Amino acid sequence: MQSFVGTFTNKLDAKGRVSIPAPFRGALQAQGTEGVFCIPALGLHAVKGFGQIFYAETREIVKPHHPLYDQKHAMLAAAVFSQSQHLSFDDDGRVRLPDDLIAHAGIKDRVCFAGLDSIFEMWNPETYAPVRDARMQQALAAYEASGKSLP
Amino acid sequence: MQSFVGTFTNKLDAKGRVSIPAPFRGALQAQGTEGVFCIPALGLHAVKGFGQIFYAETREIVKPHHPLYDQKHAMLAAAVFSQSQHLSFDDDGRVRLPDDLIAHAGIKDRVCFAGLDSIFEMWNPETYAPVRDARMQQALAAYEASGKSLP
DNA sequence: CGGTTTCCCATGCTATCCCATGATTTCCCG
DNA sequence: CGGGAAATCATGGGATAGCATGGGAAACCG
Repeated sequence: MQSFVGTFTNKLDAKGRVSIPAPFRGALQAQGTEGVFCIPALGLHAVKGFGQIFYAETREIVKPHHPLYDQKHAMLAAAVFSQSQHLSFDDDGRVRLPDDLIAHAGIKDRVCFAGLDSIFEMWNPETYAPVRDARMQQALAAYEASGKSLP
Repeated sequence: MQSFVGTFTNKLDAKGRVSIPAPFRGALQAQGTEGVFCIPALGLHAVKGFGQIFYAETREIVKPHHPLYDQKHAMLAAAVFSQSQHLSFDDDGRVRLPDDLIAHAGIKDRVCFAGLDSIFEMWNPETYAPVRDARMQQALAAYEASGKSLP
């Protein structure tokens, strides 16, 4: 299983460590990813996490542009690769969540992991609750509007 | 991990030395590169850094052209190889950043390293901030136009 | 011989490794 | 089917190693 499924909430300890849920860790390993890539979510107080597969897809987008002679390369690559951070696991499957990501997501002592198939999100559970409800509302509305089926 | 991911800011000391961020050093080593190659960025007040992999790719581009009888050889090779500098690490993972590169990037006392997968950039942090913001703006639009979205 | 550069050591901070614990689940065998 | 053993997992804390940084002494070069 290379995808991220389910929702889990783990503790952030005094050293800024958090256990990546075992299923997600398994998915990352299945992708051939050492550790995990994290990036602040645009326009959301959340952190997005992903592995080798999404990384490789992004690399394909950037690849046609020459790193030295095409400004588009830097533009496309900077948005993903320089904003991302590569975190590695300790022997117990934890990562040290960098302070800037903790701050961006407004995380205090607990981290909520939400699997979204190809990537996952990390939230402060309190911040996430209303967001999750709103997303479900939207999905429901779309379902009703399209004659009881989601596209 | 042979790629450059993340953003790091280190100090340039009085002797013109700067620590290459440990993850980048690891990537260079994984590429089999002794030290690091640096070249002033075209049209940007920045320095681009890279290792063996990008070096080899560039060599492949130049290869079809004969060194003596094809003018393109000199043009391509000059643009990359003659402009580049090979810097080696001291025992603590630092390099002496040559004065012309420091001047080109307008670096004062701090160096910001931005990973772009196959290469990385070195900036004066103050110069980089607005550039980074502009790139994020443009990239957001570009990724949306391509149907792919940022994570 | 001045100005570099290169090597080496010292330091404080942080991340990493390692071990221990308890709770839960899975597994195996009677 | 049941019950105990073993494995998995999240969590905590102490010890160790790595990293960025500063500075001094030896080697190098014009």
